[in-house]
Amino acid sequence: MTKLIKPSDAETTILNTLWDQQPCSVKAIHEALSKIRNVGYTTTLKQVQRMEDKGLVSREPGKGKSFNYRANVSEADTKSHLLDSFVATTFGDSVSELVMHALGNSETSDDEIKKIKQFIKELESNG
Amino acid sequence: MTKLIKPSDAETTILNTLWDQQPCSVKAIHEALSKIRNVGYTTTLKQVQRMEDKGLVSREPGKGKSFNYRANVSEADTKSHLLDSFVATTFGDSVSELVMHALGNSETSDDEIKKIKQFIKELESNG
DNA sequence: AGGTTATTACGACAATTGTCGCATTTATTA
DNA sequence: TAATAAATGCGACAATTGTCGTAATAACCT
Repeated sequence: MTKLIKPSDAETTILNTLWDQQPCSVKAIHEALSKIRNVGYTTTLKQVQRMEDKGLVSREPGKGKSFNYRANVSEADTKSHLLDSFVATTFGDSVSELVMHALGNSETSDDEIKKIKQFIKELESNG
Repeated sequence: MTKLIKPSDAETTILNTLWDQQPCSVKAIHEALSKIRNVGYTTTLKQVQRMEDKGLVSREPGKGKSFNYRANVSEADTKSHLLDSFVATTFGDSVSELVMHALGNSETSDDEIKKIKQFIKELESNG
């Protein structure tokens, strides 16, 4: 098993963009990012390039001299890993503490609660 | 409202120790930490000192030339803040996605599931 | 072909983070 | 009180992260 890498915040944001619409150009990534954080194009480019160095993403020649990128790590695995690590350091490994904080936090919509209940029900029946 | 600080991983671990048994000496903090991570005493000391610089903790003279530390930030606030930030970058602000990942992840014990269900029930009746 | 534009390449920088080693200072105690 | 032990103070260092500026290059248009 290849050692898991824990992406930084900026990297995670970029990965999310990729999982959502890969393969895509840096331009596209940057446009998606710009809606969230205010950052220069070269900043995004640099992040993406460093991610390639680390093996988090890979690229293929695109239109013109540009490249298209795609994530090299799976969304589920990565999020699980990030979550595990977060729960460990912040909630002393207690998932229930995490969940309760999450639900207790801001106003979670009825809809979300419903989804969660449904999920728990399935979880139970499938053992 | 004072600007919220987002503690780093090591800092969060230390804060957890403090919330659990403050006020306490660096020695005590380090002992608690040693059970989790393998780190030298001066490393812990330095972290704690930097945390004091940032205002995350404060100290009072203890026994001998030692000091006792206590957290300057509340457990609930800090965890909420960390959680918000984590959900934002990792799960695109979707609490339900977070929760479902958390529950789906590793084997969450029946006991934890029970706690969570109970919590949701309360949340609904009081909502 | 020449000039303009789009993109990538390269390198730099400051702040943060995790880690220590070593010096200093303050107890303890033989 | 002199040696030993315990704790802190100080400073250093490498890696990571977030952030760009500027240079180089390739594409395109007139």
